[in-house]
This record gives sequence, C-alpha cells and structure tokens, in this order.
Amino acid sequence: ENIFDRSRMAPKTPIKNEPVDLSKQKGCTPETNPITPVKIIDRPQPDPWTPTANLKILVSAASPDMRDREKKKELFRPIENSEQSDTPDSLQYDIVDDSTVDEFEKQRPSRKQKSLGLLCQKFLARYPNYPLSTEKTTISLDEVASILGVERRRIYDIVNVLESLHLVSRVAKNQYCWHGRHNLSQTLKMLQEAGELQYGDLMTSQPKEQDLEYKFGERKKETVPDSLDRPLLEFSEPDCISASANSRKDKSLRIMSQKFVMLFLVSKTKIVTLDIAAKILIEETQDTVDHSKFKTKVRRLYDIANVLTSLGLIKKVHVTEERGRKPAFKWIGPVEFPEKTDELRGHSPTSDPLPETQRGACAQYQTSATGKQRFTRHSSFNSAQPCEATRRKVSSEPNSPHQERQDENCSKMINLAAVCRQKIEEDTGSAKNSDINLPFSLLPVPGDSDFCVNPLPQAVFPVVQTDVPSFSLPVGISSQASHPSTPAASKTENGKPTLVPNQPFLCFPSSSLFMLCGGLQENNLSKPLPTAGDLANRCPEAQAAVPPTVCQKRSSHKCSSPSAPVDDEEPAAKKQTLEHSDLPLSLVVSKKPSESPKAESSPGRGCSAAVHLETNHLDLASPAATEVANKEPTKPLDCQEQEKRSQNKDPDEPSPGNEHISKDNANQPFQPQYLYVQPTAGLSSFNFLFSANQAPGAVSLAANQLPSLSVPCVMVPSTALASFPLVCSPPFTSPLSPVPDGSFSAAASTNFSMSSLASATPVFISTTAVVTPKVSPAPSVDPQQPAHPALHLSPVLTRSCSAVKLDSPVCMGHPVTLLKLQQASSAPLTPKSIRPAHHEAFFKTPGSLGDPVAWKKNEGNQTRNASSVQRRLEISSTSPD
DNA sequence: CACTCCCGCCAATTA
DNA sequence: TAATTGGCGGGAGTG
Repeated sequence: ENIFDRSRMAPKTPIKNEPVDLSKQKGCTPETNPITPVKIIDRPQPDPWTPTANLKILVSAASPDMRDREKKKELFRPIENSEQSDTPDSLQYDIVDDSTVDEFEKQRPSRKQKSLGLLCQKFLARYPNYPLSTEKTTISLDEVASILGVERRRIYDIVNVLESLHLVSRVAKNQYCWHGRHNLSQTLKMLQEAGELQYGDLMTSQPKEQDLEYKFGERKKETVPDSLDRPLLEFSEPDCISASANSRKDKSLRIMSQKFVMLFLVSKTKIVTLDIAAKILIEETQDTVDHSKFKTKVRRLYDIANVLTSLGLIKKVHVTEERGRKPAFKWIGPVEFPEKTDELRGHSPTSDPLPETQRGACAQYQTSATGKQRFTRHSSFNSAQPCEATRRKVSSEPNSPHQERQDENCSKMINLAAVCRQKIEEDTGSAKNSDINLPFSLLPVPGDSDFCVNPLPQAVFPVVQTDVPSFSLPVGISSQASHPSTPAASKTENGKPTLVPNQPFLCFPSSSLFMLCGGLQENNLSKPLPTAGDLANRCPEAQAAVPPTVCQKRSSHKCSSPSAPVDDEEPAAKKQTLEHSDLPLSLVVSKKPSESPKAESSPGRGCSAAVHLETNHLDLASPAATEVANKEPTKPLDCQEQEKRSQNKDPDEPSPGNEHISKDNANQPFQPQYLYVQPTAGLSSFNFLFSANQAPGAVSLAANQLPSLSVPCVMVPSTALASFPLVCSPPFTSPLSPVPDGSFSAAASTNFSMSSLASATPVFISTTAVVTPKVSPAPSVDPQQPAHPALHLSPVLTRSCSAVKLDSPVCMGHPVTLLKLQQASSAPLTPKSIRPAHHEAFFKTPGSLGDPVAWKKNEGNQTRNASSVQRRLEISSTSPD
C-alpha cells in the first residue's frame, strides 16, 4: 500500500507512459514489499496505478516469457475487450488504457478501485469472449496477478468463479486455460437443469422469491443438501466428471458459484436475494446455520456476484419485500437454453451437444472465416478439456463420432454463429449486459430449433407460400423439413439437399432444415394464422400495445431474425408484447419476470436464433405451429424471447434509415421469412443463419418495392449447412435456384426475396454475408465455391453479390464484419427484433446498410460502450448513418 | 448503522 | 517441505 501512495503521489499520471518510473518502482517495490513474502513484493504496487504498464514492466523483468505473453495479450486487448464496456465507460476502447482509468482512480486507490468486480473486468478484458479455437490462451496466475497488480488470492477468487462456468479450466499448477464463453450457454443450461432438479421445486413452486426463502428454509435441507455439491460439480464440469476429491474444494467458491447461478436460472423472476441465496447455500452445506456462517456465506456471495456482474450475467438490484428492501441480484444473462428444449427436442435427440465440439466448431469456423484454415482445430477445446481433466478428472466423453462430423459441418455454422455472437455480444455487451451477452448460443439454438422443428417446418413453408405465390415448393420443402426434424437420421441422410428447382425456397437436407418462416407482415397478417392467434393470445398485450412501426423498426435494427418472425402477423404482435414485457422488466423481480412465466427456455436465448425459432413457430406454425404453440413452453418462450428482444431494442432507438425502411416494409407486404435449419442432433451447437428479411428493406434496394419476398432469416444448422447445400430456388422469376450451401441458406433466402424483388442486389448482400460459409466446406452441392459460394446461387445474385457483397464480406475475417453485413440487411423488416438484431446483423449483408444503422442505434444506445471492435463494425457497416 | 467486500491469515492440497 | 489453493472472517470503506 505504501507503494501505492507513492505512485499516487507522483505516478498518478498515467503510468504507462513512464516505464522508467515503473522500473524504479520495481526497485522500490522489493524493498517495500518486504512485508509480504516474496511474490507480493514485486508486483503489488505498481499495478494499482497503472496496472498494466507497470506490471508489465515488472513482469517482463521477472521473466521474459511473461513479457512476450503480455505483449501478445496487449495486442489482443483492444479487440477483445469489448467486455469492459459494461463497466467502465472509459475503458471501452482499451482496457489498456489504464492510464485513463488511472486518472480517475489514481488519486487514490479507493476501495472501489480494488474491488473484485473491477479486477475481474480487467481480467476479462485480457481475454476474448469468444476466443478462436485455434489458440488456447493459457493464463498464468502469477502473471495475471502481477499484471493486474493484485495478490494471487484475488485471482483465485475470479478464476474459481469463471471455472465454475467453464470459462476457464485449470490446466496445471498456476496455469489456467481460457475458453471464453463458447460453452457458456451450455454450461448455463446444465446448471439450469441441475438447478431445477435441486431447487426447481422451490423456485418454481413459489411465486416469489421471498416465499422461496421460506420454503427454502424448510426444504433446503431436504432437496438441496446432499446433492448440491455433487450435482453442481457435475454440472459445472460436465466434461469432467465430478471432482474427485471433494474435500474442501467442493464447497468452495466454485460450487457456490454454480449453485448461485442455478438459483437464478431456476428463479422465475430471475432475481435472487443474497440472503436467500445464502440460506440455500448454507443449507446445502450444513443444516445449522450460524449467524456467522451466514455472514461468511454472504461475503462469498458478494465475491461471486462481483465476478458474475463483471461477466454481465447478473446485476445488482434491490428487492423490496414486505420485510423491507433487500439486496439482490438479477440475472441478466441468457436464459433459454436448457429447459424446454427438451420437449421440443424430443425429436432432436441428440443434440446433446458437446460443448467441446461446439467450441471446436466455433473455432474452426472462425479460422475459416478468417479465410485461412478451417477446421484446423476442433480439438483445441478438447485439448482444453484434457487440461481440466488433468486437474480434476477426465470426464467421460459423450462425444460420438457423428458429432464430430457434424462439428465439421456445423462448425462452420457454429463458428459463424459464434462469431456473430461475439460481435454482437461485444457490441451489445458493452452497452447492455442483459440482452446482449449471450444472445445466441449455439446451444440455445438447437433447443430452439427443436421447438421450431416440429411446427415450423411445415408451417414455415406454408407461410411462405401464402406470402409469396411464387413459392411453389414450400410445401415440398416443408415436408423435407419435417424429416429433418429427426436430427440424427437427417445427418446420415444429409448431404442431399432437397432442391426444389424452381422454387424460391431453399432446400435443406432434411436434417438440416428445420424451419422456414416467412413473415409477411401485412400479407401474412391477413392470413389466418391459428398459431399466431394463439401466440397473440398469449401475448395479447404486446400485440395490441406495440405499434407495428416501432416493432418493425426495432426489428430492423436489431435483428433481422427476430424481426422476421415478427413479420408474420403474430410475430409482430408478439414482438410487441415482448417489448412491452421487456420494457417493464425492471429491477423488480416479481412483476415482469413473472410474465415470462415459464418461459422456460425462452429467456435465455438471447439468441436471436431462439427468437427466430419462436417466431417461426408462431408464424410458421400456423398449421403445425399451433400445435407446437400449444405447447406451453413454446409460447412462453416466445414471449420471453420477445421480451428480451424488446429489451434489447430500444423502441426509441429508431435509426432513421432503418425506421424508414421498416415502415416501408410494414407498408409493404414484406414478409420476413425465416428459414431455420437445424443441424442434426449432433449439432447441438447449431448454426443458424438468418437472412435478413430486412434485407429488402435494409437494402434499400428497392426492397420496399420488392416486398414480396423477404426472407428474413434463415437458420441453418451447421450440419445442414455444411453437409447439405441448401438450395434456393428463386422464388420468383429470378431464379436463384442455385443453392447456397447450407450455410448460406440465409443468403439464399435473402436471395429469394431479392430475386423476387428484382433487385437482387440486396439479397446478395446477405449472401455475401453468407459467404463466410464458404468457409465451410460445403460439400456441397452447390456449385458454389468456397470463395463466393453463396453468391453463386442465382446468376443475378452472383453478379451483384459476388461483386458487392462478397467484397464487403471481406471483412469476414472477423466476425465483426459479418455482423455488419447482417446489420445492414436487418433494418427494415422486422418490427422488433430486438435481440434478433444480433442475429440479423449476422445475416445482414453489407448491402443492407440501413440495418446497420439500426444496429448501431440499438447497440449504441444500449451500450455506450461498444467495444472498439463493435464500433469498428458499426462504423464500417453503418456508413449509411 | 448496514451493506459491501477487501485483506490476508492460515489450513488443506499439491508438487 | 515448500508452494499452491482457497476457506474464512475481521474489520474497513461506503452510503
């Protein structure tokens, strides 16, 4: 601390600048340090002020290796840091900028500055949310501690929590492996499931947490106690089997963290008060609850909460109960994945996705995106696991061979998705945690897909048909789609895309394609949609309340995908509803959350994908959908999702351009259509593509004119994509027949719209976005190529697309680019796709600039702190603005 | 005063 | 035995 003082005095100014000082400090530090044993001395002080710079110096001195690492890290930081955004506004650009921060903080290291939350942010800033699979980042505790200028003990606190969520795994002594959030959704899902088993009764049964508390008190012991640790462990480390030795570790922060998260996931309100959590946790551990224990537990919970807050998974709120006001935390992370998917899933059995695979896939994809290697590393994650295994135990590996295959195929998609997510998240994340963070998760998607699958396939097509006469195939497609419903089978089958030659539709391998939704706003509206009605009923409020325009705007902005769903009459309503719900969501737990009632799955998704699905269901569903819809879960989900979306979106945001578009769209018959393809079961990680329905609008192309087709989104399962080429036939005259690869489906879809429109261009754009897919090998069917696979689809498309879109895609290298592209497309259509926006973004092609704007707005509004990357994207994409 | 939660002692584990 | 992990709770900072 003494050191700090000095640093304060003099160094307060940005530290970085002056290495010299640092060096000096070093010398000093040892002396000063004497107090603490060895380690402490070196690093402690310097850090505080200019954590990074000083630390680095110190570190470098300490070991060359560290230096190198640090350098590397630094390089990354700017890009990766998006996370930071959440917290410190200033930080956004560079974490590195400690200097900036320092200025504020320099003055004195107040306690806040030393907070675990802040420390965690710094920590997280050093690593990408969605690291490319290729490189594993290893984390050296000593190094990090020195860099961050804290004692190791603190790093343990952070790492333990992160580990509980599988964001990192311990490889060896002092060595941790950074995984990022690729598996987060999966992990959360697991936790949710586990939580339901353990706490479900309590949480669910009780309307309010308060009640829960009471109940907990009663039940705690019963339900929780024994199982707690074990299950948790398992959850936490699905991969790894339960920890071998439970000893102390079991009860530690790691477990507590998981349990704590479980409580959120199980809670309807998504709000958990500290005292309740403490009680529950204590119970688990022990029956006797000493006051002291309680206090200790609460302390730990604060520690955990700080880390989770830094991750953007929860935020602090106050719950006012009868008793009084209590400190509590609200879950603002994704919620959907787990639950209900099962129901839907029935079909897609498999999907158990292996986190690993997903990861690998993602990584692969990314690489591919980069344009380089593709699949080079599936294993990366796997390897990671081993690490964990070493540490703890190895787990059984669920993975089956097929999964791997899928992985490959899917991986592409997944990667895209992952990339998109990252981008999105980054973008949004900074601004807003809640929605942003995990919008898509590979996992969730699958689940969604599942839902969708049943109803969707058929429904979708029909819808399309309704909307666009041109689509002759829809039916056929739908049939195909239905097949896919069974994931496993499909895979084997895959490869064969069903093509409908002239059809506007895309054909996916049965397995691959789940849903296609077309939303026609107006037109569709007219349609009788049983499902929609149902949906609407469910969320009647929303429907009524939400002004269409608004929704559209949002949708356009945010995500095409969501919007797309909206397109359909119902969807819009839903969206609206969602919005409403979302908006209302307030700290107060009870109220809104309740709405989402069960949204079991819904919430989380965050993923646009999920949304899509839902929407799709609704829309598509009309026929089948209704049935599906009937399923309670689905509905709620939809609602929730919508809500989420809505949340994400700000109604206000309206990007001018987008708005226009959206309006136009609204006016126009556009129908956003989504195509959702689900990967085979194996995919658990899914891929989805969205085509932006928005595209039409977004594109500005004449999209407005073109209203006829807009295929908002296409989601394709990775597998589908990869293995099967999707075929899109040009709906209309324009024959797009060419089929984009699965990956492209989105593109293809867009194309349709485009084609129909005549202004193929926009569509193409989307395609371009798709381009990334090319990464994937697509076995395909399509002639398309790697280079511009999607483009090939239609001649027209090819031209425009290839030329234009592709180029834009150039950006591809980074996910960011992709996003932008997507964004562009999105704008117009969907009324609200709040969340979806993300998705949209993905899908959106550069061409549709308008959308990007929307995005920007959305994100920008939402997140002030868009990460640098985000900004970049936005900027580039947003040019329109 | 209550809420947070930093800090670091010191025990359990591990190398 | 030394080092690493990490439980734990005193007590300080904040409002």
